[in-house]
Amino acid sequence: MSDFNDAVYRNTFRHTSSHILAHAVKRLYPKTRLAIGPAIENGFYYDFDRAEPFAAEELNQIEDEMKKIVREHLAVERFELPRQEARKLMESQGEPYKVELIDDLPEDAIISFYRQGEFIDLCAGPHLENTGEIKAFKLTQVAGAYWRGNEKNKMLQRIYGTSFPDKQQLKEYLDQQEEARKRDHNKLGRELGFFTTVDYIGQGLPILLPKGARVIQLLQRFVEDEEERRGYLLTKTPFMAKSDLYKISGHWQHYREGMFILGDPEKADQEEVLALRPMTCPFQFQAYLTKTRSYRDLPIRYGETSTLFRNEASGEMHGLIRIRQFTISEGHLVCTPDQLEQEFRGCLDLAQYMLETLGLDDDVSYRFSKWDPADQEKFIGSAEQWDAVQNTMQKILDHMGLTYHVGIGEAAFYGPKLDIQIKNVFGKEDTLITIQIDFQLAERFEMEYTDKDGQKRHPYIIHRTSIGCYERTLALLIEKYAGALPFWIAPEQVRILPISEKHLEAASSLAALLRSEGFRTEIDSRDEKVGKKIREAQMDKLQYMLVIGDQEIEQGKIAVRSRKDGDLGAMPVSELIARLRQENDQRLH
RNA sequence: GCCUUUAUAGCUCAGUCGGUAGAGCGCAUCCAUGGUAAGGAUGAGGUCAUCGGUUCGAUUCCGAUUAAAGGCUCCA
Repeated sequence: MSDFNDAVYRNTFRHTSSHILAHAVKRLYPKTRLAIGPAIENGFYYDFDRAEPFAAEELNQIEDEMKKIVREHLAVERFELPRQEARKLMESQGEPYKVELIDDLPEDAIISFYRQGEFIDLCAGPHLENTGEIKAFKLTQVAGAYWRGNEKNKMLQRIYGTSFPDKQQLKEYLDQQEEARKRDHNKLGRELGFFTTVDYIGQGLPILLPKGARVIQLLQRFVEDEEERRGYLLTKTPFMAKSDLYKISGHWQHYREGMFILGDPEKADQEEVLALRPMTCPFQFQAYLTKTRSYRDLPIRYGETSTLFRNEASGEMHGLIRIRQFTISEGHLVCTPDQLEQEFRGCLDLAQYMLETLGLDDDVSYRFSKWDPADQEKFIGSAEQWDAVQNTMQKILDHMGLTYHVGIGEAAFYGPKLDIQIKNVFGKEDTLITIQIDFQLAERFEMEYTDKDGQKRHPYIIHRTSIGCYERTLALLIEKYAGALPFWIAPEQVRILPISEKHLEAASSLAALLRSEGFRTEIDSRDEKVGKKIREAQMDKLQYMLVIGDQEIEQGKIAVRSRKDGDLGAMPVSELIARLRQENDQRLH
């Protein structure tokens, strides 16, 4: 039962670790109040309420105190109390958060405590039997966290840590985290010159540098071409609209905080109020509304490479993952109820094809995002409507045999979603791709088609993206490939390294030839030793390095070195081009 | 938006217990040299994020602002 690979044992281990943390904090700072302290995926945390922030040095002191508690080999004992006595115990210890937890427990709940030495904590358990079992641990960071995860509540201080049965495993974990940091797109993407930020431009507004912009252009061409093959019609719609549009769509009522508004909404009767678009839907719908539609016209698939603006709260921006202006492969499919399943499948097939092509297909999970009936603020439509469309979507997902988990309250305000989730290099999950079924906006915008029986009906609308937003996708690609992007999408595919300055001319004509063949080629023209040039090309994560000197010029060949296969020796230029061409065509990584 | 931390040269970072700054890498020039992980010399580059306060004097201390990192909340 003490197998650390076993999730139950591991969580018990980490949970006991968090009690040791709380115990140490109470010994050092008795006035600190305790909130909660669970095990999490890679460790544990404990939330504390204390007037002063925990400084870095204090973290070291707490760790030292924890070591003492471990060395004391304290037995961890469970006991239960009736509600009133439990309250009294926690009140006597000055723990108002624990009292609140007890009050919120269901009437028939067993109220249990765990005691180690002089420390007692309200806790459902389970726990290890002795503090001495926690052989290796480390406190990793301090962060703020709202009591009970609600932003209206007090901000507590959360101390994160991790623990292992031995020092070796702890070291391996910390080393692994260190490696992950090296892949972090927010670090590597800046180092490699994909993007940068400027403080006087503002948060969440990255500058895509030539390399980043090139990758996004390549992705965009790929997406637009593939969508054209699949029957999509391209639109180009405005970046902003009058508030009137958003009032029809519901964004004005349900998404206003997320929008950049131009003009003063208070004076809407006197002056124009515009807003930058947070989504493309209401714009693209106008294309549908240009004429009357027959059931014979459906399905209609609209696609657009669409730049969106969302006024994210200031603390939410992160690298290229969460930004205020981004460009997404957006699209809306208008269809009859009969066509819904097939069109939905088509969207998923396209998304999966994209993921496969980028090599991200193994890293994703699927989430069926439903509404939260309790949240009237966020969603439009009746319970009956939601139930009906969620059932429809569930049937489609089940027909497809897709494995998914359910996210309550994660739906868009107008309908349920299938979200394709991906984890970044640190294990944090974000939505990469989303496919949504909308049963409400067609009615709001009076979108109709004439059915076989001559009746006007509202169509279903699928809101979907095929590759997600390009900035986020770029970020995930950088992390997935540690900056060494697959050849077909690499911003610099080939670098030519002349042995000395007198070979620059030969290098230039080779570069011109390769560029005319469509390969993204650069020359390292510095007067440096070739060993150094190769080293730097490797640091820049290049796939192909070509060395050119007297030998090559004499033999009419070129020395080729690839990231994947190492030194390939000298080959004729025609052979090199054939090789590069072949690799370029292998989009499926 | 909230909590914590941070901001010195293009990059990574020192430093001044308050007297306006330095290293390595990079860059430029010169010398040397063509061959697979760092040849040598010289030089240019900084309103020490911005604004304000304290002070004879602030890059340093204090405050505000802006931006960055990690969380929380929220979301593609």
